[in-house]
Amino acid sequence: MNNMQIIKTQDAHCAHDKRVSCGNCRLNAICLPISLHVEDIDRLNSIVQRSKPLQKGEYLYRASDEFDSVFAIRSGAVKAVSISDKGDEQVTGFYLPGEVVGMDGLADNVYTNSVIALETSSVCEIPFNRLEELSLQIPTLQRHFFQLMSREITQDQQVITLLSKGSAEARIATLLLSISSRNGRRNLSTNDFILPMSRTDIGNFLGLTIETVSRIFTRLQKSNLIAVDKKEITIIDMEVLRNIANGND
Amino acid sequence: MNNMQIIKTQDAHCAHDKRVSCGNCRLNAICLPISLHVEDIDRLNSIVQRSKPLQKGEYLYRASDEFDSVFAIRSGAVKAVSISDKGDEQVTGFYLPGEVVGMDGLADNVYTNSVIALETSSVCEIPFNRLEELSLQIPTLQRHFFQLMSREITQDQQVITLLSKGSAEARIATLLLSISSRNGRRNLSTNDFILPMSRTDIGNFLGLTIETVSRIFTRLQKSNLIAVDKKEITIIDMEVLRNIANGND
DNA sequence: CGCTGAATTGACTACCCTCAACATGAGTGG
DNA sequence: CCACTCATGTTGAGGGTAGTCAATTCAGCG
Repeated sequence: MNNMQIIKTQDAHCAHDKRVSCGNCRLNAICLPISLHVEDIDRLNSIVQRSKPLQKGEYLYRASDEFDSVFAIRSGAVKAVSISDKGDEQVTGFYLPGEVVGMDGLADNVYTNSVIALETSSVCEIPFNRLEELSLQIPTLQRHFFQLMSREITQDQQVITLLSKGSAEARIATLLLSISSRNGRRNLSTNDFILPMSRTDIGNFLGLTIETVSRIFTRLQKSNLIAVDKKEITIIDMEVLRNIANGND
Repeated sequence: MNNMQIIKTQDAHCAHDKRVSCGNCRLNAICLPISLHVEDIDRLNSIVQRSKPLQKGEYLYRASDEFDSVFAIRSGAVKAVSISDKGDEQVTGFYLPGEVVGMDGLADNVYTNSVIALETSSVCEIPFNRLEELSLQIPTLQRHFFQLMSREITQDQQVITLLSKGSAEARIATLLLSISSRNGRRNLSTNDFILPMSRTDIGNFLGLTIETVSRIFTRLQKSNLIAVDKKEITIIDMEVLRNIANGND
C-alpha cells in the first residue's frame, strides 16, 4: 500500500509531464545509447512525440494497424498481445518504463501485436522513418536500435526456454524475478513492488490457468519465499526463488 | 528416398560452390532486400566470406563467443541452442537455407546461443561491423536488417504462443507446416520433405519428450494425415493438419 | 557379428487443467 | 447504510495430457 504510493509519486513528477525531454528524462540511461553526444540527444528528442497518457485498458496500437512508430514507455506499464488464427489472445510480453515496444511491426510494415495499457501510462512515440534517417547519420543510434531488437530476440528466447522446460512454479518465480530486476534498473525496490498485470494476464503469458497462478502464489507464500497482498509482492527469500526459477527445487 | 536425392542434387550445384556470389545465388530473393541495385549487391557481396562447409555436429559459433558476424545459411540446416543456468540445453530455433542466424549476439556483443550443423551445411559469413558501415550508405540495407530482426521477433513470439497454448499435437503439426512452407519459399516440395533434425531436437524445441514426439508422429500417421518414414515426411492432408496446428481438432 | 545410438511402444504416474463453489472488493442504486 | 451486481481472485475435487521408467526394435558401423 505505502509502496504503491511511493511509486505513483516517483513517476508523477517526471512521467506525466509532457515537457520532459530525452535530455533530462531520468530513464534515458535505459532507453538511449550510453555514448550519445548532447547535440545528438537533441536531434533525437526533436523527432519524439509525447501525447496524453493512456488510461488503463486503452490501446497504444492494434494488430494489423499500419506500422509507423516505435514507442518508449515513460510511465505505467503495458502488455503486448497477439491474436491467434483461432481467435484467442496470447500475451507476448509486459513492458515497463524505459522499455521499447512496437518493433514487431517492422517486418511487414504492420503491427502483429496489440499493445494495451495495464494502468495509466505515458509513452514517447518515435516515428520510425525519421528514426531511420537519423540512424544513417548517427551510427551509435543505428547500433543502439540493432541492439534493442537483438535484446528483444534473446528475451523472447528465454521465454521460449521457460515455457518449454519450466514448471508452473519456475515460470511464476522467473516472472517475479524479471520484474524485480527491471525495477532495480529504475532504482526502485527489487524486493517490494506492485504487479501491474492481473492474474489472468500472468497466466495467459506463462501458459498457465488463472487457478494455477493463484495456487502457486499461495504456495510460494506458505513457503515464506514471498508475501502476497493482492498485487503487492514482497520477495522474502530471493536466493531460493532463484533456485526455483532455475528448476533446482 | 528419391526426394532426398533430389534435394541433395539441387543444393549441390549452388550450395557447396564457394565461387557463388550474392548476385547469382538462387537464395538471394530470400536473404536480400528485393530492391537492391546491382552495384549494391556487389558491395555487399564483397564483404561476405564463404568458408568450407560445416560437417554435421560442428559448431558455427558457441554461446559466449565474441560476436562479430551474422551468417546466412546457404545449404544444409542448423539449430540454435542456448544453455540454461541449470546446464540443460534448449533448442531455440532451426534455420534453413536463405535464413540468417547470429542476431542474438548483437545485444551484448556476445552470442547467447550456440549454432550447430544438423547436416553438412555451408554458410555465408557477414562481418557485422562492415555490414553496419554499408548500412549507413545503403538505406535499403539498413531497413532490410531491421526487418530481418523484426521477423525473428515475431517468429519467436509465435513459438511462445505455440508453447503457451498448443497441445503436443498442435506443436508437432505447426513445426511440420513451418518447415513445409519454408521449403515452399525455396521452390521445394511442400508435401514431401526430409526433417533435418532428430526427434530429440524436435522434442527439445517444442517442450516435449522424445517419447511424446514419437507417439504424435505415429498418431498423425494412423489418422492418415502424414506418412512418416524415418526422417522423410509426406503431408497427406494439409487442411486437417492446419486445423490441428490451430487447435481446432 | 555384436555394439551403439535413435526411435518406438507400453504401463504407470504426476502435474496441471477443468469444473465448480466460494470469497473479496468496487461500483451502483435503493 | 445495506443490497445488489460484476469482475477478480481463491480454494477444492476429479480427470486428462504428457512425463517417467522400462523394454524392444531398428539402423548404422566397426
